[in-house]
Amino acid sequence: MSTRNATGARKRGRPAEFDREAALDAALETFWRRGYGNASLDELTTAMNINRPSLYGAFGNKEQLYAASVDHYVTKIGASYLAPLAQPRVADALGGFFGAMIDGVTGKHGPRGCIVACTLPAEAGVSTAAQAQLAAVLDQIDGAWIARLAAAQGAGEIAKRRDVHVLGQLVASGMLALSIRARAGASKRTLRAIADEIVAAVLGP
Amino acid sequence: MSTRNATGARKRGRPAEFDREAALDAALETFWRRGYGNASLDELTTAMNINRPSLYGAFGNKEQLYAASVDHYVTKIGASYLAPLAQPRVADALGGFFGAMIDGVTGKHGPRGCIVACTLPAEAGVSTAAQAQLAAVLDQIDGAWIARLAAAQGAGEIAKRRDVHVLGQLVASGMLALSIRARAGASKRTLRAIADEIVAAVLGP
DNA sequence: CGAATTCTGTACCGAACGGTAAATTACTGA
DNA sequence: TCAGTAATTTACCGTTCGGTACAGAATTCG
Repeated sequence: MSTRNATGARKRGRPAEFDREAALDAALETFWRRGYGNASLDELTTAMNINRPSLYGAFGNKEQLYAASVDHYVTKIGASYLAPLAQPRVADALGGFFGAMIDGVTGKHGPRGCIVACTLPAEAGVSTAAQAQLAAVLDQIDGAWIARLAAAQGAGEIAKRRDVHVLGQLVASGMLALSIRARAGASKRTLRAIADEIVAAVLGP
Repeated sequence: MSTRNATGARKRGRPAEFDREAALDAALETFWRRGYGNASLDELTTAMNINRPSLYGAFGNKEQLYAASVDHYVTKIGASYLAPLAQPRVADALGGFFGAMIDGVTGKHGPRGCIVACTLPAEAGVSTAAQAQLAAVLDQIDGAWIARLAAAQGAGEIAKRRDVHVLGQLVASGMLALSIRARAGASKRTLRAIADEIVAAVLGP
């Protein structure tokens, strides 16, 4: 077993027996499905296959673990939804985004909905940190789409008179709503139809 | 103090000292702000100004009280958002709906959102009853808008080729997304801009 | 090697949780 | 007036909660 840290320097003391990324995956899965309050430390430690003191040593406490899980979701799963933004044509970017996102929130991999839209808002009413995290995530997705739509507007794919700032927020808003609908049990077909209307609204005159 | 029940028959035994509607208002407010898991029975009984056994006698248990609170929200506050649907012109109906809804989800004292969009999805991942309730509420709002938009289509306000079923779901989806954004702290102005795009998408060609 | 360091496993802590038993009080009906 | 009924009050129950103390095990450094 390698005992080197990120910088290549040897670490002293007993090496950790768990993989931090795998543990975070399991924590994410648990919080995602059950939310913050309904996920107990017993559930979490069992899912993560970790001991309680190891969890606290590695992640701080339950609240910090939840925040880390949300962040993990954003950088891992959320980022994969944004990959289609690299498509040259904005219509393909929009279609690819919603397609990936709809597969993700209705998918076999993980619970339905998304941890941000379905569990974070509840905590945002209690914790200012959670509220800030929710705002930051929305800002990030808004920003990614605003930049992409601005480029599309520059390329003549979107009319000049349209406000790409609002349109970017509209796209991200679609994601939030579809995520909640998926949590309620909506079919891919239903979600796809709504997404198509949003895409048409963004591209349309 | 009157001691008659809904049918006018006299009730036997000691009359309740609390107003069921007022107690439900307080429970709603508590669950709304803090979500299900973060609202303890102590908080609830204090807010409702009620004793614990009275709560259980009147509402069953915490889970049922939460469900009743959500239902109370839908029939009281949600219904008020839908009042503008009676407007003769569908553009006014849409504008009035989003206007009322945006006012409702952006409280003066900190962000609010709506209890359905912000707290129910988290429980929907744990309880099938909560999931069913979430689906039922969405269905109800979808249905109201589908009917209203179908009438507008009949009146020539919306092009015949458009699918009012999907458009109704689009409007309700807008509500969900704006509610979450409000919870994150978005301004009325931001929400209004997004709502305007949705209205334009529904009315547009 | 021994000392220092860090993770693991167990066992436990006080607090808070949801929920209830039992006695009391206020009302209706005869 | 008194039995019957239902809500209130208080006090409590067992469980589960998030979090930690402590001892032992695995590693690096000198």
